[in-house]
Amino acid sequence: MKYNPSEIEAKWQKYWSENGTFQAENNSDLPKYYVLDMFPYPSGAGLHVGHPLGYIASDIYARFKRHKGFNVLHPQGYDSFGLPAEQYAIQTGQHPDKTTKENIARYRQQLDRIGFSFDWSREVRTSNPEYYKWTQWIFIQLFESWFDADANEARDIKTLIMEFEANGNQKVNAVCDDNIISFSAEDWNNFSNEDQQRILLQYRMTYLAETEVNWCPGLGTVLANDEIINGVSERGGHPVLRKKMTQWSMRISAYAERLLQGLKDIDWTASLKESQTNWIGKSVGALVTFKVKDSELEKDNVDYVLSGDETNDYRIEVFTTRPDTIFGVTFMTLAPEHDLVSKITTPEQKQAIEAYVEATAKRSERERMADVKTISGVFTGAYAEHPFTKEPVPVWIGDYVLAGYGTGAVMAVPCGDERDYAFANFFKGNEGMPEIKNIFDQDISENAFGAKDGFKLIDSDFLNGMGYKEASAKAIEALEELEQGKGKTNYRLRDAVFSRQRYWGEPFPVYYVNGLPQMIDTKHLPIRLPEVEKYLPTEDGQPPLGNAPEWAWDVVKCAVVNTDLIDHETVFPLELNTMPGWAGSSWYWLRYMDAGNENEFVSAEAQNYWQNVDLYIGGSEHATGHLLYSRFWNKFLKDRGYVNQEEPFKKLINQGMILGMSAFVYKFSNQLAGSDDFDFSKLPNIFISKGFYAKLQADDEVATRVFSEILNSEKLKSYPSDNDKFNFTDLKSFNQIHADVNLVNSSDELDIDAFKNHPLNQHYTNALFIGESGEVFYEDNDKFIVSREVEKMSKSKYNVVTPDDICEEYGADTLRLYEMFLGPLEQAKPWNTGGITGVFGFLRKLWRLYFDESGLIVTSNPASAEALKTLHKTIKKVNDDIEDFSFNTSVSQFMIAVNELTAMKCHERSILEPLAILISPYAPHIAEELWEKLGHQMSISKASFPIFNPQYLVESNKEYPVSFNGKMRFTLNLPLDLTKEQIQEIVMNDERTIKQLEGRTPNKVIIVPGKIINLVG
RNA sequence: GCUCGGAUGGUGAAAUUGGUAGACACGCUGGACUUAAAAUCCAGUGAACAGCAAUGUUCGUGCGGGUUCAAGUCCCGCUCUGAGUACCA
Repeated sequence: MKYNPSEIEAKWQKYWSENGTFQAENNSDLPKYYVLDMFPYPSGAGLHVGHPLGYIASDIYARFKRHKGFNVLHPQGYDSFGLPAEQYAIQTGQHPDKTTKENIARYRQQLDRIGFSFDWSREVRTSNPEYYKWTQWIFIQLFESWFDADANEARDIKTLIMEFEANGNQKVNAVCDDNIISFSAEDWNNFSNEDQQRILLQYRMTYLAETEVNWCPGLGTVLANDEIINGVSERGGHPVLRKKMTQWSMRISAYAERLLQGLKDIDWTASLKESQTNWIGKSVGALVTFKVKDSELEKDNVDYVLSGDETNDYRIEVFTTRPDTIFGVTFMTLAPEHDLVSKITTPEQKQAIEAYVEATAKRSERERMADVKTISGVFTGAYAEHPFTKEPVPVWIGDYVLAGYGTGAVMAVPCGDERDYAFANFFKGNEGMPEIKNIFDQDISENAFGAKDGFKLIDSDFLNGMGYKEASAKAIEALEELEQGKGKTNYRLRDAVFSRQRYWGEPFPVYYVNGLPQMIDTKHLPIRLPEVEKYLPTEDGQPPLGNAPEWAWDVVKCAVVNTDLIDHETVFPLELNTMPGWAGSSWYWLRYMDAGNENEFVSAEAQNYWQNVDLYIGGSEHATGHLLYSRFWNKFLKDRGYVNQEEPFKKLINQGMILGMSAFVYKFSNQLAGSDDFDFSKLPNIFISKGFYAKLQADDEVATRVFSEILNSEKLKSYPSDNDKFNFTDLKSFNQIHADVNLVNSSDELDIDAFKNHPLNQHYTNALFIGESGEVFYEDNDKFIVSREVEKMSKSKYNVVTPDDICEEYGADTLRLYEMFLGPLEQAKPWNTGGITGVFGFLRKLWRLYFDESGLIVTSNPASAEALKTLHKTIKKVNDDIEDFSFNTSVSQFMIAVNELTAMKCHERSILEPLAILISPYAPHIAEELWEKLGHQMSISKASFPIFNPQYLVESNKEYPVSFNGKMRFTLNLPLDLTKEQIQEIVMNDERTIKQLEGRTPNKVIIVPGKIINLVG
């Protein structure tokens, strides 16, 4: 019987599917284990071999845990809202839902073929109304909550309303908008309903506010910070501008500290934790208030109620991490967008300031980032007053100060900060730029002194002689006494914009009455995405949902109705934005626990049993997006009592990217090799191989000779013969162009005929090819070698290898083993199909332990000690490797075991049965087949993992390496129970030792029993 | 710039506690089978030098130092490289 992967794989995939083999139980006495993959966005390109890497690893782990007696939840689904389907809709008019469903069907087919043990009965799709119903529901819960900073948790908004009704907001310590007015209980009760709603909106966990957003004109939408890479959009690479818009935001900043602290309790990689720590960006320091001097400027604009400031003087609040340097303040800088800029600027400076503010606003994020080195700013003409010395401090604006961080204003201490130092030196001698104050006992003539230790403060009044820590505490204390400052911890983490001006996303369950958002009652969910004719923004710049005819809320009928019926009495406009891509993925692991539940997003029982994800495998690119938002929502849901775990993902592993091995040929560049005397465009396309290209670059003679041959050849007779004008020195102009990797064999040889006939290469039919030898035109006995380069796997680079091709040729088990065998899971590595024959050969060798040509050859004879040793060595190694996620080394161990057992001619059931179980997480199809043929009725996936018995590995002897001065010279087989003295005696009398020593006596003899012998001297 | 990884044969890699560097594969070379090729099987394969050979000697884990009987592994100082992040006060 021969190993026939295509037959047995199809058989077992069918069996698993029909028998629901991998369906997890929600009521089980077994311990639970939850293994999750980051669910894919179903793109039109389908899967390439890089995509299943993490799925294979998690599948091995899930199957291993089942063998170990766990009730394993290993689900899969689709993150099916997203931009590409919408872009395709814009281009072709095809509904994104249709595109998405087609792509999913393809994905499912590809995934099924690899033999994953997914519980498909729990599949989720974020774009399904049955799913996004609950995304909308969570949004409403966020709206109905506020963050109590004292309790450090989110609470029902009703508790806040009760507090307002009883005591106003004086005692409320909430994470909320800035500039909240202060009111009493009486004030609150006298406010109109609308005013009350407006105030509450400033407290809600999700709130509507005019914020400065990242506007991407190319995509026609706003983007979150994590969707922007190097100042351009992550998708499409379009420029991003700053713009003020009214948007929904998520108050993730409220959870900054808990998101930071929670990292301590989860088993994630250091680099991932590092990314999140940096993204959260905690800094401890102080808020310091500077009064603006002579502020007898216009004060008419001040809104009394809103400012809550009876004195009416302008104050600039700054955040600093170095309150100890307060006496070094030389000037102040405000962000150009700062509210006070227009108010404090003197008439003389007005024009310059306005010009600068306008110029900054026009610059895109990218431009601003591109010239970080350019220093710019303008003096406002105003002065603030130093809190202690009362001396005037000039106030500048400059775009190195970011409006979005801290208070958007800094106290500049050039002696201790590089940027302030550079700014001060740049504007040295200008009006409003005093001499740098140095308050360190250090030299600052060249650079600022930025360190927090190694100095003593001078010229700092009551702080003199102190260091950073002591002086900071003293300074804060003194500022508090003056009521001009306090200790403050700041976070870089900004609230996340939650609105997108897109069609293909979750609609908000929100309608507007007098411009104020109202939640639709949860019993009417889901609010389904309406049909539109065009997926583009409307002509007046509204999001695509502005095109929907049926998109108004009738509060009487409690139904979505036609927009023509909007009367602002019973029918109101619905929100036109949709939710961002991360909405649906921020809670999906909870839905898998109870995917079919129509009454709750997850039942308490299901959540209680499954708790949270034990093992999560996915890409590191989600470090500051999905993984942070998911933790945020999970914490929020916990605060509101819907889940009982603080963290969603206990252990997380990032699989490395599988890269493509692009193949290149060198194509003669007819355009580049321009010559007035010879028309190169008359030549056919000429391709040369890697080796010949190298020769050509090195030697002019070669070029001359070969190209004369070309020009004089029979094949070119039809070309005009102005050969004498040919300038051979131009012949080195070649472009590297991609060749399809599927046309290249494992020795990097290009299949010329296939290349000529490639559907994309039809214009190369008459091309000339020059192979390695370079002596002649391409002939059958010559080789055409391509050059290789590692690049990201992508269609446009013709380097995509699909799992389907591999399964077709070798089978899924080979694919699974080979992907694991490539190297450590977390490491990025190039794909090279060449090596796959090794694991394929291994599986056939494994098969031959069980079968010969005529059938099963397994015996019930007792196993030899040797075979038992091999088996138990393998049990131990594979068990430990899986637990350490070192899958590559256990594949090696399988090979070693099979090689050894083959050499022993071992066909004993007592060895081969456990061996089949060991290998079944990796190569489940062949394992099932072997198991069945061994006479078992039940799927091997339910079999217990073999138990390691160390007794079989006990050795009586050890092959000792004997070293002289640390260099191994020979080995010596000795019993392990010898004492050091006995070993020494044997070693010293060994003739090889005597020969090595040449009569010398060693100074020292190191003997580590069971390890090594080393003679020194 | 800062942060975190990485660097081992022709290639992917292994060496989990400091203890025989290169397991396991790919590739390559030679051989068997075959009319031939493919497939399969067997043997060899870090480099240099010496030897007909068995074998021996030296070098060898990015570079330079150090600790140790012993370093791919630990310490100090660099180089290159990948990823993330970027005026965060």
